[in-house]
Amino acid sequence: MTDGSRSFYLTTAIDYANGDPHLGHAFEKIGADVIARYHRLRGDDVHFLTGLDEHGQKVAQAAADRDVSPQQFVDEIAGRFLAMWERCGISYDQFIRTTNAEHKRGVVALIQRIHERSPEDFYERTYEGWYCVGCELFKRENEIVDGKCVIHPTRELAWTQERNYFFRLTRYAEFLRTLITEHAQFLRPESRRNEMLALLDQGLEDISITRSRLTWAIPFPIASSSGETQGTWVWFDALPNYLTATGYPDASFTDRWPAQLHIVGKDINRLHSIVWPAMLESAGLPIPRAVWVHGFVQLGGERFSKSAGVKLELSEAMDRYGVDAFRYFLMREVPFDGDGNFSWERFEERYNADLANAWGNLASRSLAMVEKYCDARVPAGPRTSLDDSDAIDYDAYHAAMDGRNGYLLHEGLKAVWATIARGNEYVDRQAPWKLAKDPAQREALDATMAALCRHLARHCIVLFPFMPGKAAELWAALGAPMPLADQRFDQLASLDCAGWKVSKGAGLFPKT
RNA sequence: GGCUGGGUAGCUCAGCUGGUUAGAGCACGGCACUCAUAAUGCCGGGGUCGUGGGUUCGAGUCCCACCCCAGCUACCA
Repeated sequence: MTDGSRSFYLTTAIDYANGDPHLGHAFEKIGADVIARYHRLRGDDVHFLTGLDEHGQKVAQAAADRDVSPQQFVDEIAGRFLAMWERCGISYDQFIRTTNAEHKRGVVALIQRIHERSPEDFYERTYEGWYCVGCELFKRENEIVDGKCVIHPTRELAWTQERNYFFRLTRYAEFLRTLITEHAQFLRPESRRNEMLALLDQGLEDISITRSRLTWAIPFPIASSSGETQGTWVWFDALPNYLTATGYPDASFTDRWPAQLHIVGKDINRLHSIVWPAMLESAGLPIPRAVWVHGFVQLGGERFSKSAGVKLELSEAMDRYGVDAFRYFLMREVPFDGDGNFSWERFEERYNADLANAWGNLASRSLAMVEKYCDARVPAGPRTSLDDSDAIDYDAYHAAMDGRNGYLLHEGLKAVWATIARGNEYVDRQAPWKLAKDPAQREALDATMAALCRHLARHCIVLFPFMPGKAAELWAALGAPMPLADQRFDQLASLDCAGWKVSKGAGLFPKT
């Protein structure tokens, strides 16, 4: 709530286009969307990037299995991701696909820039090992049982040599240690930072960055000694999307770069806090300001797996109680700095207790009384104890949401629900239905109803990032004359609903 | 195997540098109220704080051992 038009460029991981969007993808995108919307309400100039990672052997294989071209295949997948994010209310500003021409151009430019600025960072080396034709991958020892690949036990492994380009990651060990230790906000939560420091203690290895058999990829732009053109391996193909999305190498890329925040899952922490900063440093480009590592949503206590049938149809899940309830549940139930679990039992508990009974009913009873006792017109009234106590909880809300202590979105919601509980207590203590019976109490009645309407109007604003649909619904029911999305947090304290014409309408969260 | 974090009410969790009768939300029981989506408010039952030792006037909170769970231990992304 400080500097007004600060630019805030945030990204999610780009999802791998070998299957449909699932709960894990949705969790991350919804979390990022909440942060993006939160920053818009602060008045920041937000640019929210998400997208799809469309290259690689698995995609090519999946396309071949369905007898379509890789491009056709990823086009279909991209359509399904876009439709899903539409459904989830993900307010991205840009959707990048690694098969876009602009992305490929940017990747080539980045590689060439490193080649020119840090020529010793790319070098060729021959790698040899057991190669599984089924997987089209070199297998590590722990993946080999009885001399066969565990995934393709009927095929023989071939001892194969391959000459690839490598990136001299080892050169950046001290740079990375300094980055991670001296900039406490760069990598969080702390547990994830410690893991990466442990990795650095253990010592880095250079990483291979090309593959000879990889055809569905960006051709690596530097010629190999054998004259063969190899495919660019995932690190240099996918990670640069955050940079290429800004238009890099066009000079205007600095308008947006460096990113303020990369939101990634714990499985790709290493790529974002070790490999990616080293690549940028090698290229002499600015490093992103922060990486936030979230955990996973489990389903009924297990990780989803197609084979075990542990999965959740996202659109069915949203059909059941609506998108906003779905977003609320995920953000409230799963701590954004750790793992959590999705179960319908918990969902129903929270839907009833938090949404229908606590918030929905508070709105319902308040609006009904404004209609009944105030002729549907919000009266004017002075600041009350309810306004005062809200202010304290909203300090906690911002502390959880604005990144100063990380992105503890679940705690942001917890703080808002503390105000909601207090709202219901306030109604019972004031008992407007009693005040309404005594004309001498008119002023007290008006003050109570005015306070409750301000209280609800504030909920619309602070909950808009989480439940944009329901927040707008209540905002409309309160009769607010201006658009909800134009509201700013710094106006919260002075928000006054006097004169608004309320219309109760249907309940926000009907009981089923 | 190594490293890190954790095991506290039926469920999900909070308990900072050790100190009065161990807390919250949900679920459960009783009472009140009637504005409201049979919603809300108030009160209450419920825990040998993973196990066994130890330090201390005093330990959920420190030390040791053990058991269990999760994460990390780099080229699928």
